Amino acid sequence: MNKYQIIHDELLKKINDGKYPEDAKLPSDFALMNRYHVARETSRKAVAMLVDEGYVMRIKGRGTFVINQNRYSFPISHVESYRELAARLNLNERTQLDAISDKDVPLVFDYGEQVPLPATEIVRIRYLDNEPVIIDRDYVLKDVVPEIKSLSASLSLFELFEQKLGLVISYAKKTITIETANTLDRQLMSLTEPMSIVVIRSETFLNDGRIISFTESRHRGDRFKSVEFSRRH
Amino acid sequence: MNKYQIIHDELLKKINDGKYPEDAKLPSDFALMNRYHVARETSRKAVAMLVDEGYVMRIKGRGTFVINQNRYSFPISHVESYRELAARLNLNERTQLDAISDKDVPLVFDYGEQVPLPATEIVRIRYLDNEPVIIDRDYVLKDVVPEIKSLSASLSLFELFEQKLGLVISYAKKTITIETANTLDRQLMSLTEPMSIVVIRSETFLNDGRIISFTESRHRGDRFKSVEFSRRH
DNA sequence: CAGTGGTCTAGACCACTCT
DNA sequence: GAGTGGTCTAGACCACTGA
Repeated sequence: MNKYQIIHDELLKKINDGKYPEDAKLPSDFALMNRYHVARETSRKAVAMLVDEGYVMRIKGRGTFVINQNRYSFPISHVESYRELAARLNLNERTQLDAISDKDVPLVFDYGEQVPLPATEIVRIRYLDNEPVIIDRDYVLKDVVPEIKSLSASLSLFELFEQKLGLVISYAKKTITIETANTLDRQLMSLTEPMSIVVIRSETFLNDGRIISFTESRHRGDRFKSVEFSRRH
Repeated sequence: MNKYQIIHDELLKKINDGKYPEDAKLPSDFALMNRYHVARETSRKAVAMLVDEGYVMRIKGRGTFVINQNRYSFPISHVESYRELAARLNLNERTQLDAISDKDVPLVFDYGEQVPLPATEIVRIRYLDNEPVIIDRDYVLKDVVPEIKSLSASLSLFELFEQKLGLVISYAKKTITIETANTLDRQLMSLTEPMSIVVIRSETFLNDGRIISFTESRHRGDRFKSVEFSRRH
């Protein structure tokens, strides 16, 4: 584990535990240097991560302060799996595996070449508080992962990629649009009335630049909420 | 201007101009050190910004590479004004100032205290290609900006804050939900049918920690698209 | 093996804030 | 003036990649 990562994690834990509550002042660069016996740039890197993540803000001449925290909703801007999300929010969550089959990546994903991309399609329905609210369709490219067993698909795909296969996920590109619920949506989510669906389509990339999967995540519009933290550029 | 900012801007310009096209390799840390006569950490900081912004990816032992770029849609995760967006996308854009008046911040914004917050309400309608697609309601706190003249409100609020008033915007917190178009939406956007509206509510903070404004931005659901770049944490 | 990015050090000078 | 964060330097060692 890197030094700056350790410092970051310890500070973040204290923020989440309320030891640094809202508006509290974090230790200064020099205080962190002494406490952890590191160079100043190392302690600054740890704090810079917290700034990036929206936990604290730094004010020149004054100090580093904890930002008012209520980021309890579905985050769009992070690559985060459903299981990680549910664990973080302490929600009663359940995932039902609907189907696994071989299927090319659909053309709604606007990947460059117009050649069919062989993939494994995994359809899952996500329940929060026993209500079906999300339909996930993952297309895992056969090029990268030739076969997926049914057992592991009921767990997290990210867990499979990272822990079992040793692949490292680097980033994703997501597109968010609004669509009207189609017949399949209504059926899978038990909808009786017309409903807007928030559609999040993403391509996930490995750290060597290869695409590993395309994902379509369809959220009930009336259950969807996202909270974002954004910095001024 | 900082050295790392200069290097960042020059690299970004070359990416946007196509001098570093997709998958192209950027100069290495050491090449940038020599070209700009800076220390390695300085050149690395410039590239780190490009990584943060999703323009490039770094692979250990290989190099730094330009990522496939098609981020041409409405960005949620940046604090970016409508004018900046339209300019970047080269869209035919027009803004119509609907009203300026004194009004407390509505309670839909979930700010802590339940005391009324006096503000200036600015209602603007945004046209893209001569079609009304966005309704913006800004509530600028009287505490920070006591008075807003009608003239400046037809321009960008951010321009007013930063250039005329010398205020520095630091970050924003945005909430995204889906609602059904209300009567006022239908009227202002000339909608005849029921329509989903993407509602983005944000609080904008200054670099001294004060809130300067609350904003509600209502987008036609069928014209809304957002492309996000997200890193794995 | 040389080249690359990742981490880390021990300094330095500056601008800003608060007392 | 003391304390803080912002920038910058000139090194160092490491892990990984590709020829």
